[in-house]
Amino acid sequence: MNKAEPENATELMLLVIKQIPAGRVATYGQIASLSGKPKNARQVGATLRDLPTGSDVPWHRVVNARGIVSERNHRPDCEQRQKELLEAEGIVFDDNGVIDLVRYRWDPNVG
DNA sequence: AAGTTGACTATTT
DNA sequence: AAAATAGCCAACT
Repeated sequence: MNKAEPENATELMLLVIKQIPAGRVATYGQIASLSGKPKNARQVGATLRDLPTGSDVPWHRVVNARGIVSERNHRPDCEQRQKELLEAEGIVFDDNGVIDLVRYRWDPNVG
């Protein structure tokens, strides 16, 4: 029997992230909540951190609750990379590098 | 087994 | 407004 639905929250997180449409962003807490673990926002980041290069997961569409690209202590170059990918999808950053979540946050109920 | 870490978030200074 | 504190919890040492 193959599993139609993942039991692990980690895999579920990845599936949720894959649902984010281009031109939209979601927060870590949002992904965690949609994965049934509203307190595991940090785990979302940990999962993305271990994501292999070339993954089909749109990791760049995940930002923190303030609408900015989270600083990562290890791959600082990825931060810039993330902004480029988002801008390529039409996401606009203001002068402070902040995304307007009211405008760009993904609403799973709408699509 | 017990302590540390961190791509988080909300609250308080 | 910006920085520090507190709460959280899976993964790692």
